[in-house]
Amino acid sequence: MSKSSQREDHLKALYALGESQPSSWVSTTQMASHLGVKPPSVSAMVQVLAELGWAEHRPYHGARLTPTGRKLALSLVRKHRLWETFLVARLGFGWEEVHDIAEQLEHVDSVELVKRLDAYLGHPQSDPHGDPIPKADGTFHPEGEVFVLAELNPLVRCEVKAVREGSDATLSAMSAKGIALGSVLMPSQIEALPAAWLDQLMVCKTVDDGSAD
Amino acid sequence: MSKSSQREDHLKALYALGESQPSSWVSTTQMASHLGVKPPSVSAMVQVLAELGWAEHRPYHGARLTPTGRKLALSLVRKHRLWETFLVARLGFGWEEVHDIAEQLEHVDSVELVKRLDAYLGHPQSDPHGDPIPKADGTFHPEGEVFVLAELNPLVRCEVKAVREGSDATLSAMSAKGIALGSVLMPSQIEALPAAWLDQLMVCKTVDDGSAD
DNA sequence: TTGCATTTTTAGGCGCAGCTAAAAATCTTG
DNA sequence: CAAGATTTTTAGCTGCGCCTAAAAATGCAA
Repeated sequence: MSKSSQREDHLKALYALGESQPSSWVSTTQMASHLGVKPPSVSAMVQVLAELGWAEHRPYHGARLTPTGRKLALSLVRKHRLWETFLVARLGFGWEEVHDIAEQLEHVDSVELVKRLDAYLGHPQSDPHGDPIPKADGTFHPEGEVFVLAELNPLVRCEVKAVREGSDATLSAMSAKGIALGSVLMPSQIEALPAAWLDQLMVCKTVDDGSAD
Repeated sequence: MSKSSQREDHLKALYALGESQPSSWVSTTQMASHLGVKPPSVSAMVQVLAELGWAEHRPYHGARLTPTGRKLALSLVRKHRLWETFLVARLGFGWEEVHDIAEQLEHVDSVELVKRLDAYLGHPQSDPHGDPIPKADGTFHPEGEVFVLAELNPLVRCEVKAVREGSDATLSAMSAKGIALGSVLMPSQIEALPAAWLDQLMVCKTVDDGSAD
C-alpha cells in the first residue's frame, strides 16, 4: 500500500483541490501552496504519483486523480476525520486543536485499526467540523448532509453534528444550555437560541432517532 | 523536541539495551541488530544523538544515554505503552497485535494528546503486557508491581492490570463477570474464579484505593 | 609483545524529497 | 501573429538515513 507519508500528502492535496473546483485539472502551483512546498517539488512528486497509477499528469496543464488514486485519497480523508472525531468526542479536544494531530495520526498504517476505531466511535457519518466521513468503500453516507443551522429552512428536528469557529466561551455557553455533539434540537428549542449560534451550529435533519452510540 | 522518528528509534534502542544489561555502555552492533540496520548506520546516528546531548559516545567502546536522553526515551516508552493500553482496553485488540501499531502511534508529536490519552485511560500504571508505564516526569509508580494472579500468595485485594493470552471468548466471559482492566478483586471473588484465569490475569496489590482520576 | 582476528568507524554511494536557478512551454496582449 | 509575461518543468544541489567496502582501533593469543 502506502510507502511514504509525503506521497499521501500530495494525494490528499490533489483530492482536496480537485473536488473543490469543478474542472478536474489541478495545477502544480496550487498544490504547492496548499502543501507549503515549492512548485518543482510538486512537479516531481506528481510524476511519481503518475508512475504509481494514482494520478494522471498532463505536462504544463495539471494533474488529476485516477479512480485508484481517488480511492486511496478517500481512505486518507476517512482516517483523518475518524481521528478528528476521536480526539474531540473521546479525548475532549476543541475543534481547532485537532487538525494537526489528526494529520499525523492519519498516516498510521493499519486497516484493522481504522475498522476498530470506526466501530468504537459508533460509525460516525461526519467529523466535528461537519465534514462527511467517507465509508470504507470510498462512498459517502447518503443521508448525512450537514447544514449550517441558520439555513435550516423549515425548522425541523435535527441533530448537532459540529460547531464552527467556536471560542471556548461560546462552547461553554452552549454546553451550559445542554448543546453538544449529538444533541437533538427541536424546532421550539432552535427558536430560542442566540442568533449568533445559528451560524455556528452544524446540524443534520433527523427524521427518526435511535442512532445512539 | 523530537525531529525525526529514526532518532527516536535509536534512542529507544539505547534505552532498552542499556536498562537490560547492568554495565552501561551499549555497543553499536547490539543496537544495529536490535533496530534491524547495519552498524555503520548506528555509528552515524549515535554521533547525532551525542551532538544533541541525548547520548554520550566513547568511540570504539559504545554509547550511553545522558539524563536528558533517558528522559526522552522514557517519554517514548510512556507513549508506546499508553497507546498499547488504548488499543487493547478500548479498541479490543489482542495483546500480540498491538506492538507494531503502537510503534507508529508513539511517534505522533503532541504533549497534549498524551496527557489526555493518559487521563482517558484512567492513568494506567502498566500496559496490557504487564510492563510499567513511566509517569510524565519519567519516574515509575512505586507500587505498580504486577503479578500473575495465580502467584498472589496471601489472597489480598488487588486490581486487574492486564490479561495475558486471552482469546476473544475468554475476554467476553471475563467481562461478563465484571472483570476488566482496572477492576478491583477481593479475596472472596478470586476464590470463585475459574482456575484457568488465574494464570491469565495480571494484577497488582492495592493497599488502599482512591487513586481514581 | 607482536601479530592476527574482530569490532567499529570512516569513506564514498544511493534514494528520497525538498530547494534554487535556468530552460521550456503556455498564455496574453499589442 | 509575434513578443513579452507567466507558469511549469528540468537541471543540478542539499540533507537525511541507509548501504557496502575500506581503514582504524581494540583485544586476544602465541
